[in-house]
Amino acid sequence: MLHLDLDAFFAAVEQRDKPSLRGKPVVVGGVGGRGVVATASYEARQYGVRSAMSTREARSRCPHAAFLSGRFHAYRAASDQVMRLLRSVSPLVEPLSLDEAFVDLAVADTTEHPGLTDLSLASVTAFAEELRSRVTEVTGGLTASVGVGTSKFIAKVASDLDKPDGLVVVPPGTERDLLRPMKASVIPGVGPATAERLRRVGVQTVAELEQLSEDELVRELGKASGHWLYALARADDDRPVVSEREAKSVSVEGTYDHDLTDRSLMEHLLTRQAGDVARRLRKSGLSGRTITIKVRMHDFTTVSRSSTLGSPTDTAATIARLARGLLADLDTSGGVRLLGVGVSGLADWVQEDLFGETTEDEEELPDVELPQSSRPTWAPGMDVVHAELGQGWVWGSGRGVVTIRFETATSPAGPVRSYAEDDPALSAWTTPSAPE
DNA sequence: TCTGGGGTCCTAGGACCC
DNA sequence: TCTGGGGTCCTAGGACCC
Repeated sequence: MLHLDLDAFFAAVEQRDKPSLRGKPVVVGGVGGRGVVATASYEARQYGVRSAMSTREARSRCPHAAFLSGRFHAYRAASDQVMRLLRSVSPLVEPLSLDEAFVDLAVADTTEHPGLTDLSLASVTAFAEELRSRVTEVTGGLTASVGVGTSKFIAKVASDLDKPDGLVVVPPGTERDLLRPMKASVIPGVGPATAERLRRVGVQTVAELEQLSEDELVRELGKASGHWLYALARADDDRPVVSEREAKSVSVEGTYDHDLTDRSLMEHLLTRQAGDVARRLRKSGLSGRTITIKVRMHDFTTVSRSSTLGSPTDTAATIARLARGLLADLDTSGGVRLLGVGVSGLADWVQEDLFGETTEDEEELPDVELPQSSRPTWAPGMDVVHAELGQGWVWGSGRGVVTIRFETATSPAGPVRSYAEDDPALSAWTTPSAPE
């Protein structure tokens, strides 16, 4: 089994496409007030910038880095090149994300790759080095780290051992010796919560994990995790490479720079998200029966509400109507930082229109009436607005929301209001004053 | 003025059916 | 007036992964 991982993928694509960024710290991720880092280049990692860190913290650790919001079409294109290369090696390729995949070398195409007729250490090592240079060729300069072993688990652990731009082949029979000194969290599925539970029963390494019986692990962690950890601690992993996976859910969510309090704005945003979900469902020829909304409150507590239809839908108006209905049952008076809509229970077919109704039109989504009070004046692309209360700055824009702080001479930190980007109130503008 | 987005899988309780 | 067990579906929340 081979595992390939592209190094600092998003940041590396940016450095490839923009020579001025080469050798410099690059951070790709959310650039808004509540953004997090998706990928940091190795130059940025020297300053302690890490994936999943808030962009705010990344900026304070490495203020001179280039902060980029990401160009997903470029990442997709580079990923496709790599996946195509991998599929030319073996029919069994399982992408885990844009930048990672497993390849089953046991069923490799040996007419095209005669080096793989035997899977000796020497021939696998030679092949993997060749593959790594081919990846760099086809992507125009990206590097990959590769691991090879007798299972998915070992291949993945191996690819991590010599990053970036490295190769590790684990000889058969040495797997358990390799794992024993490692932290239990090398096992996929052992995150912070499970690691803490293990620590409380005196387990920090795989060697210590091996000492627990299967019954103890099941008692401590539940059925699925218990059996899974017992096996993986012994490098017992026979998961096959699955090249085609069916989607189980489609969802859209957004975190807003400023907490939302206006219910009709929330309904408007859910309606818009429902439209995005419906579009993606249709594009994939899918429909689903269960509509779920996700709401993260100001204090980060997260709730979900769902509702299941008798037959699947891919219609924006239906998804939107259910989503708004689910929101109606929630108390959002403390403010909402995230809203999301998802559809699950997917079928690869769409309900015929049994009742002879015409299919609802995407263009005719029933929008929600927005509040009339405190309408500001604003022009697309402008930073400064006049508002009825005085002057204000557009200080947050994205995901369909414009957030404005209204300032007056007597209250320099005036009230904040959020509007849907397409609220007609925002386009009926008057003359803006000159920006500061 | 900490804490993304798009997913998957698991658990647990309750409804309901046989 | 008391009381099975198994199976499936639905809902909500949480852990985890990249």
